[in-house]
Amino acid sequence: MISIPVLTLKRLPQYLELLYGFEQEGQDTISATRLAELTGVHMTQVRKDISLTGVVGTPKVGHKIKDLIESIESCLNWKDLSSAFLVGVGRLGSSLLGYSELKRKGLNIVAGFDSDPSLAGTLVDGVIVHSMDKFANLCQRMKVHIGILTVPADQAQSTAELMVASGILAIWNFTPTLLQVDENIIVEDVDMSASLAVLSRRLSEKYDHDSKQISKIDNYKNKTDQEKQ
Amino acid sequence: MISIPVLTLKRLPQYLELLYGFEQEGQDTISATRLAELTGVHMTQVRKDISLTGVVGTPKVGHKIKDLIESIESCLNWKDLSSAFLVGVGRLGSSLLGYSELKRKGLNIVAGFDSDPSLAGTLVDGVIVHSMDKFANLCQRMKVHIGILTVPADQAQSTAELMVASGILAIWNFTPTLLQVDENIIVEDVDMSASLAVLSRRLSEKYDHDSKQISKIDNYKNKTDQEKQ
DNA sequence: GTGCATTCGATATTAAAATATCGAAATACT
DNA sequence: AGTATTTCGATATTTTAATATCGAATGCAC
Repeated sequence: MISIPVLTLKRLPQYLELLYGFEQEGQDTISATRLAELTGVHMTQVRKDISLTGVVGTPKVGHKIKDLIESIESCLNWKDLSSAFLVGVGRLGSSLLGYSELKRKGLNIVAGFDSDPSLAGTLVDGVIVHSMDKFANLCQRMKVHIGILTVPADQAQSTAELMVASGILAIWNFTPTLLQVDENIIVEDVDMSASLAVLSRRLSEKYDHDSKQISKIDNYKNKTDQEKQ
Repeated sequence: MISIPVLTLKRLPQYLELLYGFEQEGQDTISATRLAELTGVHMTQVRKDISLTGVVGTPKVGHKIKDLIESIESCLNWKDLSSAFLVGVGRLGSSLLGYSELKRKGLNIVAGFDSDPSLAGTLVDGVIVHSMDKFANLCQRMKVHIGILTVPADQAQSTAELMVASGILAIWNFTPTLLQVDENIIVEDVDMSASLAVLSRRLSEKYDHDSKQISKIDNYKNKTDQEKQ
């Protein structure tokens, strides 16, 4: 199985999102050119990305939306459900348990786990919550290989170690902690801090505020508003 | 102000996370070499990243941890607080309201907004929640320029438009929707789908399952376990 | 103090990603 | 039917990011 570049993988769900919309609107085909316009990705890049999923289009027409969806979904292995355990049923954790879109993206959270014993046995959005000491056993018995990590930062590393010891092969890490695990464990960070870093810096770069941020930004805003008129 | 590459910006919070840890342990200095070991980033890359923040180290010793933290934080503009409004006080939204770490990352959520009128006037983690119709007015009066978008997907685009019309300059977007807004509005996506896409694909690539996923993975697991012994 | 090991930081090389170019195929228009 | 236009998809170029190399500076051991 060929290795698809990370950056391509990260763009594929963007295309999918648009394609679902077009499908609902009853559209039948879409061109890479149009996808490029809507995503801001260069059109040759869109073509490359699409060709990596293995689908072919027809000149002058574009791609059949159904085929494209099918191709991207199967490329991402979103067509059949993988079971996952979620550890840390706080607000972030439980918002994931209630996020039904995950099932459309190949992820089936079959149980939650939390160190708070009062949660044990309860249902959160229809998902059973167990105490932590059940994790290893259930993980092996149910052959679950994906772990979702939504615990507080100070428990992240130890929980990750428990996961790996229990047979988890891939960790979807929502904590800011840099996990130190065996190198053939797949760790994928949902890195809020990274995203915030980009936002903060871009804002600084654009409005170049040294001390009186707000007023400078407001001046800028007024100026550009005037220019528009 | 120089433009720092996105990929560097995304690595900086990782370094910070480690540095906070070292600081607490009472360490005084750290080498780029050591940071490279811990993050998996190449050591010359770490040096480049660090030099972009404008700090200099001393040969044989490394960098003073205090200086490095200071330098990265000010580079990301995390040293002084920026006010932000959050729209969509669901579980994801309220988990952000309760996430005190954001203040350490320069972000001060001063109010929440929700279309559910029963939430108006309530406090969530000490943050006041308003009804949506107050947004534009408060945004202008309080000169808030950062909007956090945690609404359901079908309200994402319209909410973003309201934000922009109200004077928001940067949107931190937690929805899977590709926002279509004026090009000089900064949009930064926290892209869960992108991250899941990478995880799913990497898992597929590694265990190359065509039909009987689980058993194949388990076979692989057993095999590698045996190899280790 | 002198030599040695370590680390910085600048420059050079390599690798990868993004963009541009171009021919071929398919449809629509004349 | 023939031509023009759009779009695909392959190849080539450019740009950017990652890695390697190397000299200089610093501290430590002797």
